[in-house]
Amino acid sequence: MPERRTLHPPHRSTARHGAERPSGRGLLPLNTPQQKAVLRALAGLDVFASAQGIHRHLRGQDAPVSLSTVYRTLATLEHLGLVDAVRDSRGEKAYRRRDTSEHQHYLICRQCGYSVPIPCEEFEEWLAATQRRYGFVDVRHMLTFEGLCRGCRDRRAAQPLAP
Amino acid sequence: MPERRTLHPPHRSTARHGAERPSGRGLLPLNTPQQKAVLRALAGLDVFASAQGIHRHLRGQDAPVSLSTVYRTLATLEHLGLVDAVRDSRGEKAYRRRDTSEHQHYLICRQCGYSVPIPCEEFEEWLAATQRRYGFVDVRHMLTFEGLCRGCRDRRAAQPLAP
DNA sequence: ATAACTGCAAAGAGTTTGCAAAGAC
DNA sequence: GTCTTTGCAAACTCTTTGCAGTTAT
Repeated sequence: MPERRTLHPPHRSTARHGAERPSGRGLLPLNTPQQKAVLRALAGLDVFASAQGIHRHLRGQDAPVSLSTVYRTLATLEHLGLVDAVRDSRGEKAYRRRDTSEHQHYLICRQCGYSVPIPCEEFEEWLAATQRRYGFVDVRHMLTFEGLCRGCRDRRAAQPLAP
Repeated sequence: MPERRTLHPPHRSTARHGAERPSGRGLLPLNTPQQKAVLRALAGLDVFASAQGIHRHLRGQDAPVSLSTVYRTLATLEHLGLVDAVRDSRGEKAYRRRDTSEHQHYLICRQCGYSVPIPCEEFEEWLAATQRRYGFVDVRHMLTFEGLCRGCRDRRAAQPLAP
């Protein structure tokens, strides 16, 4: 009954983050035109964007990049810890550039995608205490918030009955 | 750039299910052999199981149930609030029976699926304060923890280098 | 009979992969 | 010339849907 669903391929991918990073060059440069296009799409964007979305976006621009390249680049970025990834409610993975080298959480606007990183010390403390209390170890967590940012809330208030 | 990824199809499909729940009877009985099989698979199980997993499980038992029926039943259960659903890191949806009528969070073992509901008042308070602070409204959150339960931790300690 | 439910097979959506062609050093 | 990256198409996985046959009332 314990219902073993296929184990994630041993997470080596995400796990190795910092790890052996600093070695002169690994998979790094990340400087092909396509990779740069993806980086550019993400840069300075306070928005979680999906691979498909970035692909569509770039297609509309000067620089179309193949979908697989977008996926591959995002995977690399995630492994390097340069972006944060979440799963939205539809199961699509969405990415956003990461500024700090620390673990981060965000408040995300479900209307426009705007996101703001939030300080979580308090939360992390609570979490540490909790996992200790239940005898769990090596706990990874995911925390996502979806709401309406001030802008979208006001906009919505403006046009009352619009769908 | 705001990158609008497809809004969830207004859930009408799924929506047709419960909607006006409390009315004497809606779609409820939930008493066909197949539905009962799914309920039975979930009952008393402190484990998050996926649709595919439940389907596999039932196939191994007396009562094979078609995959679509499992999906449909789980969707109904979710709408009725009788199960909680999470997305695992692979993007698969996993379900677990819900005991309370309240919003719940769980500590989930990534090895065996065992889960324990955790009291979150403290967390919810922090959350309320935070969303207020950033001017967000109507915030829904998702919080998942994946770790190793005591049992799996011990088991792992026992066979040191096993993959 | 009528309304609801099941199973199957086909269709969707997101993501991954094999491979040959193109590009970088 | 060798190693890496790209793009395309095919393959996969999870999930949803159309439809005809079945079941229960």
